[in-house]
Amino acid sequence: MALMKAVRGTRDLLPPETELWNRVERTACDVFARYGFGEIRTPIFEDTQLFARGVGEETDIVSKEMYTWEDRARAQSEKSQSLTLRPENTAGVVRAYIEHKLAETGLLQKLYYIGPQFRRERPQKGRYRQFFQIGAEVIGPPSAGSESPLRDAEVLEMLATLLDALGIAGWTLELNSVGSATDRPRYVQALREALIPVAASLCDDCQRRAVTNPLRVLDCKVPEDQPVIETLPKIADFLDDASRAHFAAVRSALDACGVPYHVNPRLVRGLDYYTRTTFEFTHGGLGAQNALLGGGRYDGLSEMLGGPRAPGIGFAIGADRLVLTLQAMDSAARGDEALLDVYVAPIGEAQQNAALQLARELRRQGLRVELGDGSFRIKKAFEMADKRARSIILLGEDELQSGQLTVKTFASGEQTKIARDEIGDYLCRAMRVGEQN
RNA sequence: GCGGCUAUAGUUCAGCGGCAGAACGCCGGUCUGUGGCACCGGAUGUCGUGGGUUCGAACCCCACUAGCCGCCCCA
Repeated sequence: MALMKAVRGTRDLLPPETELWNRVERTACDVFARYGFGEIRTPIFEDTQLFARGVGEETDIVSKEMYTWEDRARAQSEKSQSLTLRPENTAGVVRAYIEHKLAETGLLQKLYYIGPQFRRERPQKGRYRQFFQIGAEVIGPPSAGSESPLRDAEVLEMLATLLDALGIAGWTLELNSVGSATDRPRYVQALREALIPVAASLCDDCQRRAVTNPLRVLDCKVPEDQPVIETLPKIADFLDDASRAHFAAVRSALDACGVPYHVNPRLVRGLDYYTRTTFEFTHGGLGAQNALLGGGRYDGLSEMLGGPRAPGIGFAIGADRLVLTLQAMDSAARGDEALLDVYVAPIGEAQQNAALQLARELRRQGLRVELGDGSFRIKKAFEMADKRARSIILLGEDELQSGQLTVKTFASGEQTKIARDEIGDYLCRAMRVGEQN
């Protein structure tokens, strides 16, 4: 049988990389908790219709990037059902909001999630077929303040706080408003018309986009095209009064709390449900996948899914990209953290049980302990210990008889004998001092 | 889904038609209760997979698979 491998676009995450993942997730949970968010866990697959209606039938995600299968009927009374691995989590959260009648609480719901999502795209760096998102949604009845621009600003401020807490330096917040559900189609139509007379002067890609997806012309990076693009209609001119006021209020709130942002009139998100505020936090060094996270407001999504009016705003962080960015920045910084506190080395198999017992006591004191093997020769025990831990306890025949254990700290090379009963306290102290250096 | 580049030891890579290599890592020894440093020795492997050309293929050709870069799209 051929060697089994993780399927295309999926991968294993192993130590020590998983340590970084844990740090990212822990930091996110801590920050979210300070803003009153609670965790939600929705199923990894849903009825296909949820995504078709929520994300948009015509989007690339739904039309060609979903893992969809027919879950066949197993009994006469059962109907087969089209199921899909979730390509994003907002639709699932809103479905749960409706299903559990959370609107009836009258409260603003602040929910965050962490988990895998699935899209059948061509894999690249920072783009996988199973990828991980950390996201959050603020959603509720208008009477709870869910429509307020203050919610938008608070979410953006929280994200700035999170990226800073993780030590991501040099992020940029790109901000725009795509207007109401009726503003955007009007704009797309105007854009399409404005492109007709000028398309011929644009690059090949843009000539194609002008027809298939005029909004993407705005993303064009070809320098020669920029003067023409500048002359195209701006979405800002198509916002109704309410959307215009909302956007102004978001900006003013961000100004007031000192979160820097860049208004990018070309930032137009691809999912159908977005209204008004849209945003993206970007970072260089990710190549073509420069977006660390993206999100926006979705005032009509609940109703699109058959629920009550429940405006909301949310975001999804590409955890894979966040980790890549941290790895690129951190590469030299880590190393010692992976080391355990102490390696307990029984010398001779007769000492093994005593060693396990000692390791158990030390671990109960909170020390990180690796246990050797009595069959190892002394030299080998030291070599193993030096690779895995910051110190070694030698547990040989002499030590067992005298009750005085040999302890050596690698960083200093210092070696002493310590009474067995005091060894835990001694190590706790020694490791704390070591950490400060 | 489309285009380009790539695939050789555990890892990073050299070799580009004539014996499968280096560095690091790994194992052993110098050193029988002492790691790191040094020195000595050892094992690495379907050269991504399958086919073709050739006296002879890691090397040239084709297909497939996977990774990377870009397009589409998106976190």
